Amino acid sequence: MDTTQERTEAQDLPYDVFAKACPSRGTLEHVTGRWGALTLGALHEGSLRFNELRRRVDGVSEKMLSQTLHALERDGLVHREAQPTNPPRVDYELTPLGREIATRLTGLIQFVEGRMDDVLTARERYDATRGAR
Amino acid sequence: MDTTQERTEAQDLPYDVFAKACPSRGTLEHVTGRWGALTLGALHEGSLRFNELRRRVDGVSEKMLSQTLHALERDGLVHREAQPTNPPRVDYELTPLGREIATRLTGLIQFVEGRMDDVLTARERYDATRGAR
DNA sequence: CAGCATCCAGCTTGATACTG
DNA sequence: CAGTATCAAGCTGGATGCTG
Repeated sequence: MDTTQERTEAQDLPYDVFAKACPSRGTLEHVTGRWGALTLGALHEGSLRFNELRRRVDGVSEKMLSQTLHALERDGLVHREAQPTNPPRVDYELTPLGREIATRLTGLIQFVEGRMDDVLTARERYDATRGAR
Repeated sequence: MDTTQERTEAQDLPYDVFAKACPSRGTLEHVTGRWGALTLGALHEGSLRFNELRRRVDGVSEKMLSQTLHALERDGLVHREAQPTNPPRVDYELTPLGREIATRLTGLIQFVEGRMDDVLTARERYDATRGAR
């Protein structure tokens, strides 16, 4: 697939998100994607059932939540605990790895939330200068 | 702009990404989105010109890079420095706020890269169990 | 309750062509 | 070099209906 040899020294680093074909880019997207980030953030506060999660992550559809959960479970970040009762009860919780990632992620999220005033101010200035034309 | 008074004690944090309408969700997506995250990561190492950035972020199209840079500049995370020379030269660099965000982001990226073996192992196990059916 | 299957509107994206 | 404009295609994601 790669016919060029320009990347001969990139092998020192096993994974590099900047490389198009690196699997870490996919995982990073699962983690940081719109619903992935919010799902991990929600589960960081404690385990939740499917519909609890759905309510917590405002705006997510059943389909997207299901899809997101599968991706995160497959990557080993979320554990799915199903009880064969009736009605069924399924709890989702973070794995140790998922918890570490979620910790960093929520740190980022809270930081961004805390600086939103700056962001909004910057936007106004930008729009006043260029957007207005 | 806020005429209600229910916010007086409702919160410690004025912005909440979990709320669908919160502007922080949009900014978080600019930051963590596929191209936003990689662009911030690339600029975290130093200022770059447009085409340098394009080469660094493997796979980004001209259009997407342009669009991403506009969003990040508007949010006050990236500064655009244009010199009216011929040929033109434009440098992009992080603002102080952008630098703080990029630091957290690259921390997350590097952590994920460092744990990719675990992720890949988890995937194999998942696929062997469920994906194979 | 906890999902999966299907359909399809529309937004995102990439390719291409053009400008300053 | 550093972009903008345009257009087609494809993927994302929402709505709906159904199962265990």
